[in-house]
Amino acid sequence: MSTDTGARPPAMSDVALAAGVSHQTVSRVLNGHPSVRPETRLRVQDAIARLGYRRNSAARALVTRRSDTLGVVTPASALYGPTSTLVAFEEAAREAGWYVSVATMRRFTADSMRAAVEHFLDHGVDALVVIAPTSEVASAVQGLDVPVPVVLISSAIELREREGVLSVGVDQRLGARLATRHLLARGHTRVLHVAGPQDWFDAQDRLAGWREECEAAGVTAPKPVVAGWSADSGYEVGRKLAAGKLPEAIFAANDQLALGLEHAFWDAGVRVGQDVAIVGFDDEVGAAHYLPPLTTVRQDFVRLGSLAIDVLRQALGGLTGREAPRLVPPEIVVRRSSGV
Amino acid sequence: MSTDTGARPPAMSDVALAAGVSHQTVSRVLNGHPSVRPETRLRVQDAIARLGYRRNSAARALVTRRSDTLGVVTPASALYGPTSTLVAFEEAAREAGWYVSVATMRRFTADSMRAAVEHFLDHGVDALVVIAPTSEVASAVQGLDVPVPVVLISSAIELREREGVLSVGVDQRLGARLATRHLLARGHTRVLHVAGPQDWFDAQDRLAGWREECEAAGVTAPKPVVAGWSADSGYEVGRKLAAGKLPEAIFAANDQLALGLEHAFWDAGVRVGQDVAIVGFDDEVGAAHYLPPLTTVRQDFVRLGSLAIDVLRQALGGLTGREAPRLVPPEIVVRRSSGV
DNA sequence: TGGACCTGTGTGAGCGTTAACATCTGAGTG
DNA sequence: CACTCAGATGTTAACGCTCACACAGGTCCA
Repeated sequence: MSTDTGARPPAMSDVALAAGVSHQTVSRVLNGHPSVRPETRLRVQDAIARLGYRRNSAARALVTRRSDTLGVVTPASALYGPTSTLVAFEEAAREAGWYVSVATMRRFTADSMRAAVEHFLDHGVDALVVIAPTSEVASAVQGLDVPVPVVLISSAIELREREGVLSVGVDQRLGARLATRHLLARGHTRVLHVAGPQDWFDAQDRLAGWREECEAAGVTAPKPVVAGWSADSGYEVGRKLAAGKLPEAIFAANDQLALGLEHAFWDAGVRVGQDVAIVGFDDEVGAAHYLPPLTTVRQDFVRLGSLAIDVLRQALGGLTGREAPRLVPPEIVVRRSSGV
Repeated sequence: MSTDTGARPPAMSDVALAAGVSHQTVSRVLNGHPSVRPETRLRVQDAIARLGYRRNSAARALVTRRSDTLGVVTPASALYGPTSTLVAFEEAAREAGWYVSVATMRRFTADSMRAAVEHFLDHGVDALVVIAPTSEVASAVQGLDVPVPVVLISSAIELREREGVLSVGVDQRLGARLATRHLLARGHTRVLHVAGPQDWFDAQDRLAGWREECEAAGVTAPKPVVAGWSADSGYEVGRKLAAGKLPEAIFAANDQLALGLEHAFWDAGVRVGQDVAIVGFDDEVGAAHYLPPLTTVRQDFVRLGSLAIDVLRQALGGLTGREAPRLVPPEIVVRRSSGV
């Protein structure tokens, strides 16, 4: 030990030696154990600082089988929703003392999912978090039998129903209702919905919310147009709409679709906000500067992140029973695209 | 051992027992050691599969002091650049057999940086990757003395110069030159630059590239307008420009700025693409549907990610000498905003 | 035919931590 | 004043793996 000249980082025993106590006492100090004399504690802390000691987390994980790390599985896309969710969640996790390990997935196949999960389990994560926007995930998560809690971040209607699956999400349905309500309140009696890809939970929920609100208002919901998420897709839909009978009002499943619609209408000489009202969903960066600025629905990802952590804490505290899903309410942001 | 009924996961010794070999032989099989008889290897692999054995990575990390994990420090923003970089890098890392642990930072102070780095070192990451868009990082990274390689993902002119700092990035300067060249080639002799915040390397480099290209073409670069990154900021600049003498051509430091400019000009009745040409930077999702569709510069983040991994591999292979920075060339995407 | 040298395998000692138990001290109680 | 009991500390044994070494048996060449 005396011959080691700085080669390996100091271990607990080195601290113990320097402080004139046993390594166990050092451990107690580190873990905040109550029965350590204040004076001893001080001596140990001093030695720790002096030696620049840092606890070896591998050794710790080996014996405790915990790692203070959460595994996050998320789709490999730079799309607004998943990305914002990831960033917000990481922030919340870190604040709660967890570290986050990420696995992005190009596709949520059962295989790739299993691989990611196994990796995380190998590395002893305390829990798994799945950012689960599509129904592909449903099957992938379903087969999962893991010894740690799993939290879904997703609006996932279907999964919500299943017992034992923890989940949090933004209330997409409510958001869609707010959007639709806004248009109806402006006097439009026919609100068309340009829907997102129906294997996405968000898209399903927004469609459902729109329909609900129409029914609640006593108007018949026209047949929705199902599209993708992209502005390209919205543009294409817009062209067709402009060529035929123009709807008075459109609720687009996301801002990109709305952007594409605006583009198509512009090309066709249709004035958005006057000839047709449009509401989007997401309040993406820049939506305030679309032409015209887009009325849309904003989701609170920060709150979503901390909600996920709350649920996780509960699950790890042992309360794993069937949890009610927790939903964050979104809010509408009114701009010119829905009428002046 | 016989009394353990599934309580703890199988260990290497369990596999050894089941296969009738020593734990060391199991280890050899796992690590692909050559001198194991094929028959023995098969027997071991069979036992592994049968027991559902999975190697405990904490124990492994304890003795090897490696964890097959990379630590990524990244700004906590949903901005296009950092986000795309993160996603692309994770993908590349995973493909190369590494796992990625993430720490987002709201601000790159020396303190928060140190905390993140310490955490990663605690957890035995093999290397550190810093997505370093601002010069705040410069100081934060500077003081860093870590026992593992550090790779900067950044265009960071200044850092590039320093020896021993590994870095990769997109060639922002080239991108700016391409954008400026495009405008000059269209006959504009005065290209205004609406610059991004100058504590961002990308903004600095784009400014520098623009200036270089102007000089190379023998035109005088007008005084640049320094703004933020946001569309709001672009809008504000646009209003002022529209109120005064309108420039013929504008190179905006990113697409959001360009979007804001388009908005302001629209409000003022200035026709973008005719009265004024605009080029952006990023090719954000949706840029093809701005009004008018935006000519812009696209960055290849996928290539950036794999480049970072390449550099990392080299550094870990021991070749830590002063590395030339590696730059990914961007490309220009021409649309209507720069003239029909 | 003997030793030098490979190949395949086993043995034992850590790695740095926590958990369980053992020990020692001094204060409080009847 | 012996007796219990809580508080403070030390001792020992895992945790599951890799590494360094030992060792058996075979091959090869002098």
